[in-house]
Amino acid sequence: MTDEPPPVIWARLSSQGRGPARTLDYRAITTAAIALADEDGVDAVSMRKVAGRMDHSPMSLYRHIGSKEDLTELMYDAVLGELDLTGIPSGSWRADVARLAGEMRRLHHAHPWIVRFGHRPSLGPNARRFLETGLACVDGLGLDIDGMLDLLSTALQFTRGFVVQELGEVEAQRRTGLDFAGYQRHTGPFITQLLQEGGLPYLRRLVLEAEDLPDPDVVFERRLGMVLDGLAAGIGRRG
Amino acid sequence: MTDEPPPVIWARLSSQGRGPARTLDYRAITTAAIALADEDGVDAVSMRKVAGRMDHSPMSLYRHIGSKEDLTELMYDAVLGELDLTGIPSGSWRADVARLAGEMRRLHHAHPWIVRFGHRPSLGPNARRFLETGLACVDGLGLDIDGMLDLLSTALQFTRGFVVQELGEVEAQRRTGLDFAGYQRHTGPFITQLLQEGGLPYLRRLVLEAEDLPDPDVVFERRLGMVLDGLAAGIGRRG
DNA sequence: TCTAGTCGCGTACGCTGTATACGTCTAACT
DNA sequence: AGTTAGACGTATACAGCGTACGCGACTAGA
Repeated sequence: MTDEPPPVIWARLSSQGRGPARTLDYRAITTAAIALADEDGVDAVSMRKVAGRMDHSPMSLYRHIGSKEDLTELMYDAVLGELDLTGIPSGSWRADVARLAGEMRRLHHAHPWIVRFGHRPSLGPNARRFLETGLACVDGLGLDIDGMLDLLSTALQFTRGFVVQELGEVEAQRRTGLDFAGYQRHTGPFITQLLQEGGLPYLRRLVLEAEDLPDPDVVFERRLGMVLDGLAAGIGRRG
Repeated sequence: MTDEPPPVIWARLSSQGRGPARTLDYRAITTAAIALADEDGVDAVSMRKVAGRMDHSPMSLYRHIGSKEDLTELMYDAVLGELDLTGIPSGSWRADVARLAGEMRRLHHAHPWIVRFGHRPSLGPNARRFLETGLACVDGLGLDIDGMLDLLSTALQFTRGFVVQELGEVEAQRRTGLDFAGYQRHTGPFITQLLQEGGLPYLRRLVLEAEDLPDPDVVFERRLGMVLDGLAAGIGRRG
């Protein structure tokens, strides 16, 4: 009888046994928590508030999920289910990987809070589906499984980094309750002061020469395109 | 007299005026908080524990920093100061960007908690230094400032995404208190069960065919190399 | 019919960030 | 030189958090 840690959450989701009929289950809890996070931000997700939204007591949730950390994993996998993977693999690995990356980015915009939760490796049903579809897109190119993983992961890791930065700015605005103009008014004086002090030639060039309001979609597609170029070259060399 | 939000934290760091001599300052607080995060994990960083480590009362910290959120920003910028940027720019943009990416990755391994804090855009002194050095590395290639930013950001965004995933696994092990073998014993039965159920051909191939314990340094360098290939092609086209 | 085990919940504990009010100290002003 | 405005560190307090524990109500399997 070793003191094992509890098994992976996905193996622990119980089904109805004896006892009173359930008025609650982990799916409903997850849905409520996601709605709360979407509406009021991730910091508003507390066991008490989630329970309150379902007209239940806080402790009732613990009959269905082991901990708040489990709940975040359920939330993450649940939103992965919103990925639209229809029509892929299509036969063109490059188009498919771009689709996957775009879908991932879209998902982060729909649920900005996942950048705070998605650090953990996940084995949920939707993560599994995503992995299967993703690897199917890069199959048949003459690569072994490690090469396929390189292709897919590199594109998605770039996407993740891009989105983290993108949402960092969005969230900073949301938290301070400012729109973009207000945010600029907020940081502007400080940047002006920095530039007057000198010694920051590239910050100066950024302020003076950089495109004013670059379309983030365009920037993403452009950079993703460069990443995919590099991956394509890698296939030629290894495949 | 509009009700402005407080200015950027970096413009708010006070200097000694009248009143008793200080026994505390934001630098010392930041150092203590970083030590705490390094030793006991990011969740152990509380105002009370940071204060306790310095033999002060919790509220004394608020004379020097505005909020805990400010403290995290100070912590993030402080560790950016540990980046070793000597010898760059060296003249080879590709070597330099690879160095920057490697340094960033090294920093995340030294302070894994920064993946939880580094979402915000930062204007601290070390972030400024990093930006200046980074853009200097991609100057002189015939690119405008937006092209330079594409080059640098794409590589660093990939790095960030890579490291987030890498550390997600490390942290998952740390939290559960398991080493890699224990972690495999933890998830193994569930994965076995999934494979027996069938329908996950690529997960099966990953388990059966993928390299067992790939050296993460090698994987990182390989993928970063592909990204840099793509960026190089982009220079040829635009520069 | 009995009972083991699940259901939802009330209470309680230790922790968190931080608002507020306090006496103390000192640089700057009269 | 005397006064004072304001920064210093701190004690107290409050609302909110995750969740351990124990309760009566309920019901599927023995």
